[in-house]
Amino acid sequence: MKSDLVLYNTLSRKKEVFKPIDPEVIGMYVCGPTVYGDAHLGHAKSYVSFDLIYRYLKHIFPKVKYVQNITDVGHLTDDADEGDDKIAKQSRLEKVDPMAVVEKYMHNYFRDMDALNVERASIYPRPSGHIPEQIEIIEDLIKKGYAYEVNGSVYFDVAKYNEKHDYGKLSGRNIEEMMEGAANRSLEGQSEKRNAVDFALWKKAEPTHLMQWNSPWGKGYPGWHIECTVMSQKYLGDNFDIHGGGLENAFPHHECEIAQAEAHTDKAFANYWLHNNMVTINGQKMGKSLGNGIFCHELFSGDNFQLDRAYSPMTVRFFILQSHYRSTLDFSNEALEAASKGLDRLQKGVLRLENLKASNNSTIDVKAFEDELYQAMNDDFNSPIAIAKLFDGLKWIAALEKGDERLTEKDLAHFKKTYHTFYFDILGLKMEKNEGTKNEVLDDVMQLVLAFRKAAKEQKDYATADQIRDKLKALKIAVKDSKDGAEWHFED
RNA sequence: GGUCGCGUGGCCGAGUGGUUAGGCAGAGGUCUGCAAAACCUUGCACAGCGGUUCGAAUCCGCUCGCGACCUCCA
Repeated sequence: MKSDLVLYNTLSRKKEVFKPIDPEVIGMYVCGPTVYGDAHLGHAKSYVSFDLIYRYLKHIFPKVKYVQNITDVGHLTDDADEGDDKIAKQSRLEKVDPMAVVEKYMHNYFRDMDALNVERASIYPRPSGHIPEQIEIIEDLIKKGYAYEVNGSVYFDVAKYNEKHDYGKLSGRNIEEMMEGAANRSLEGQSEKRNAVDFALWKKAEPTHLMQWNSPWGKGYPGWHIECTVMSQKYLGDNFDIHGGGLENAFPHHECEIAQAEAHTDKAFANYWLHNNMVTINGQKMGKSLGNGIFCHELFSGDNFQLDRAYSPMTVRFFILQSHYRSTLDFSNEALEAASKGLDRLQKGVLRLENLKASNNSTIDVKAFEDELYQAMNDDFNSPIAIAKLFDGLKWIAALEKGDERLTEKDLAHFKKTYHTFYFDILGLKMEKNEGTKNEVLDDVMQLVLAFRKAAKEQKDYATADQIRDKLKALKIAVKDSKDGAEWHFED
């Protein structure tokens, strides 16, 4: 059951049965963030998605080595600020060293990911710490004739590579068409390159460039594809299981990674390529130029003009997991609100599980329930289906409480374990009761207040009882009556 | 312009050649002094137009709409 994992491989554009190189240790590399700004909703979707994948792989296989880079070497901005890289630009803006920019936003990234209950990867390598390794591979590529130096910069010779390999196999591109297209398009650009489709392995640095290193070709800095090739192979080997990243990076970034790696080793690079889709906001794409970006910390605080209120990290995580990682996810307050309420109900169900009593026979097929959950996850990590199954199970929890359904002690334990495994371990959800400021003294005081209210109710003094409840509500404390007496909790 | 993907009910979002996705909201009900919660029941769908088929929302074509990538470059 657990071994029939099927995943969608961008390389083949099909779902394939996952066959690990070594079932004892799975290797996975995922392109991480460039840390020049805070993590936004798009990062949240991406890294929650790969966290789900990581958690499920860890659940199935003995060990998973998960490597995620933290890009700290500047790369050019996408806003037509030619020649200025993102980190350097932010560095000038903040008037601090580039590495201070990196340090600050890297910590913010971890802070936000921790809040989302994203588990830490095994290794977070940084390109700036792997300059010698990058230079080494570039030298090897030059030696093998796949790269050439011009004027202090080094470029990858795509046409040469394509003679014996298939450039474009990941993104479904055809090199001839690309060369034609390039010829018809920009006449300007890098005249240093032999061919428009070639890409930089090493760039000569202007004296004003903030980040630069010595190399056999003079002062410069690495191209933006080589870091991932180098670091994935260094920590996972020449050939490894899974490489993940955002769909928008499939071309050219991932395509170039493959070219560099396979030219260097003449072996297959990653066996499976997984790409997650993006976030839209009210049906529109999220983008700096549109001014509709939302940072994670803004979601958690509600401090953004597009947000009606704050949404807890678990609400955001649950919202993301309710759609498939390969689908686009449309953000709206309505959708977040729905996720918040749904998660609340599911969470209460998981808590209610604890009070169920065993019977001497079972009327529910727990094994079938468990199998359905595994089937969902085995089908390319289909968390929306798994979540739907957990909601279906809620009906049983209610029926078990009423005695309309029964479970033996053994089956009940199995049922609980199944819920816990999927809810906590695989989906990575955690209880998020707003109890941060609850403490024993306050609880004692509340018991006192509730005792007075109970006395008022017994004397049918509902005006007083309701007043107590209303005043407490104003203090963000909700009181709920039930058969077993009154309960209280903080409101969001 | 080129390559690729998507378009599901009020909202979000799975899935499939013929059978209930699920959540939220809505409607009705149980419970309750009231409220809340919980539980039960329930309405609403597959962008448009053609084609293949006994049968398509699911396959094919076209149209419209949306998105990613196509330049040095996370």
